[in-house]
Amino acid sequence: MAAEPDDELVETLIGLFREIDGLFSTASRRLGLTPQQAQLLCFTRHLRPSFGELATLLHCDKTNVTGLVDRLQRRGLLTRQTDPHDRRVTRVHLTSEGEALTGRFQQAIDTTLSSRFSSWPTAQRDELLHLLRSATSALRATDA
Amino acid sequence: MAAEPDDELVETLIGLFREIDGLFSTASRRLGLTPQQAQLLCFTRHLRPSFGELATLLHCDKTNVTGLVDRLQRRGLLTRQTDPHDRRVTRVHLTSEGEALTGRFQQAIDTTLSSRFSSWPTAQRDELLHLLRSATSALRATDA
DNA sequence: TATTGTTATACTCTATAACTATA
DNA sequence: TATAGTTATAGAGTATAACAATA
Repeated sequence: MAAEPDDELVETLIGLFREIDGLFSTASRRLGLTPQQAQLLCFTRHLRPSFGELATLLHCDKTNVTGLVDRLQRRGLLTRQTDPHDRRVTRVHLTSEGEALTGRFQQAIDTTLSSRFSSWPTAQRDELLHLLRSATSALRATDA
Repeated sequence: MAAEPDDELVETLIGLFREIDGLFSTASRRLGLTPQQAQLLCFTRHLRPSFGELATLLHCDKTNVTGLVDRLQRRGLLTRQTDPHDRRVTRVHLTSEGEALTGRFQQAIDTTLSSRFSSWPTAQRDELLHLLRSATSALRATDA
């Protein structure tokens, strides 16, 4: 019945996950987006990802990406462009409208986070940032 | 064009979120569960939550909980029980089969995390755990 | 032949509105 | 009157399998 050494870490990560999930859900809903749509837009902001790359980034099947892009394109937030180097691949570009909306989403998240951590001293925020970076790359290790 | 002080923190949190999301997706899929089902089961393991409590925990509408519970109950993983103190509320109990499956899910997550963090010295893990706890409660603050 | 994106299909998740039973 | 859960509905997310175009 004794707890494994990392049990607490697991539960804490799950709790953190749920909080961030709630954060993303409300922020996207306010902009008329689903969380998945908002995240696709974020990944497309400083990249011109292919459908396959988006599927990898979003941890979903490539067939989903078609539908996600369809709905965002229908709203004029992004466009499809065939890659000239390999005409099989299609790349996604944000329109200026999509760029603006994505910016508003990221700003909303940023503002909320800033207010949540406003009472934290700078040293502690830096410490958290450093550990989160390390933890994220540790998790990314091998996608077993 | 200058970055806000917390921009890096935001991006790092998003990255962490995506990694945990991928972790949960693959772990649940291997057990024939959706991530939402797996998380509902986890919340029910050491609680006997009502439908409203589950909706709050899962950050979703209460109408979703009905469907989620329906499908899990159909598979014999949990049961509904009317609360004797207030016959309007229904509480969810795991069956022994549901308990076992939930244990397998949590074990899978735990194992993966342990292997990902195996190279971390104990002191660093403790530091991470401590900061994650603080960060989670900071995020939970007011659900603006 | 292999890969990229698409379509068809089936199921799950999601929120809104209207409803029933209980308090 | 208010609250807990349900139902009906409509739309979105999800994976599998079969397909077209390109490499």
